[in-house]
Amino acid sequence: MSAITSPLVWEHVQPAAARRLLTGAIDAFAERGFQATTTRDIASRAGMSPAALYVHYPSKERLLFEISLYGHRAALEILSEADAGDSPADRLRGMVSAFTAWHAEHHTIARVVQYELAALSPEHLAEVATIRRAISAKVENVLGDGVSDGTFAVDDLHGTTLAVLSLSIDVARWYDPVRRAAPRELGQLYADLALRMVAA
Amino acid sequence: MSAITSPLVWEHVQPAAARRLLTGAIDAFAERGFQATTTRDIASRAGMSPAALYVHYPSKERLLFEISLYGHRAALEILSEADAGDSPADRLRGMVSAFTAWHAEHHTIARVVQYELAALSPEHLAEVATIRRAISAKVENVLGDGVSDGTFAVDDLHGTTLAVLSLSIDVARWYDPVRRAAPRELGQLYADLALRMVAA
DNA sequence: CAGATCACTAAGCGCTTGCTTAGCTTGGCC
DNA sequence: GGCCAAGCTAAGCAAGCGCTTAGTGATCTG
Repeated sequence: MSAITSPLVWEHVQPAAARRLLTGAIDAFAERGFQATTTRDIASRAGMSPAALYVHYPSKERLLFEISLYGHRAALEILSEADAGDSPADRLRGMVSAFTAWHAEHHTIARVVQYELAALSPEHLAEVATIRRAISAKVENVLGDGVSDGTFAVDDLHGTTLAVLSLSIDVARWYDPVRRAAPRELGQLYADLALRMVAA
Repeated sequence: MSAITSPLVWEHVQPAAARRLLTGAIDAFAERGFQATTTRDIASRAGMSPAALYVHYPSKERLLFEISLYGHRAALEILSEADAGDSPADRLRGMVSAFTAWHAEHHTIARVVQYELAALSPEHLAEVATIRRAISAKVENVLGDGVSDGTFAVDDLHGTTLAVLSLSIDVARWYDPVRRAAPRELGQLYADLALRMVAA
């Protein structure tokens, strides 16, 4: 049922047992949600007894936070790397394409990032919220630049920013790797749609 | 914290106690999610003891199903009523506008409809899924009609349908009645964006 | 090679969960 | 006035929850 999260991306998490717990938790949280996932389920996915989880993480919520924080940082990084090009149009195309493809490719992590915020503690939520604001700001800046140089025509800058983000984010909700197109092609389609949304 | 769901829309649910349980459950599910909501919480929102819930509903899941089914039917109805006008452009504008405004106005029910599908039993999920397919089909038909008469230029019909739906659906995730614009204005903005996405 | 440390398990604690049971009150009806 | 169904509550049950404790074996360190 679940596409097991590739452990390759998580090599910085040491020791290996902690990494197995983390990737197991990602799959479980994405599949059933944080609240419906038991520590026994996470531990058994990592091939351990329930108590072993607490050797590496102080609580189930902390495991969620670690995943959410890493996921948010990865998403922001993807967006920043894609923010390259001479024109606002090129930059927007690159950003929407990369951000959408990331939500498809890593739809398990993305689901945790986008839909499990309410399960975070207030302090952890605040930390993650600053990254979310940076993500929105990145998109809003490109749109603003495009409006300034006349290539984009946008009435409601903040509202349109939200709409562009929605396009990519909602991919995490419905994406099914078995049935749907390749992440890259989806990214290109969505980049095209986003450009048409704002083009002058 | 929660905007209490208007009981006016639910007058067909009898007796009043059953209605109070239903609207209480909507607010609770929207706020914390189905799994994190306890039957004690729902009952206390309705001003009753936990056991009273089972006089009116056989299980917590059944309460969710009733909400989800009614919500899906309402969403489809909104979309069908808005599917009026001479041109595909007018029809799409009306549908996206109404569908978006509904997700903002009724963002509590919409959250349950869009994000709690996994908590439904297989049989109940199947029943709700047929309505979801009808909703997608409605949008895909308008886009198809627009392509046929040359007013729309759409490469990937199915992918673009998903994107148009994502725009409206994702509103339920972020919409905050205190901070954001009126549902109607949001609907008009999004209808405009959707049209630009597909216009020839 | 003793002692400490790390990674782990078996067992289980206190608590909460969805739901049940037994019994009470109320209002309508013959 | 006796009866009954509808709608409710107090109490509680079995199961499962997050997390802790006590102890074990392997590995590293002086």
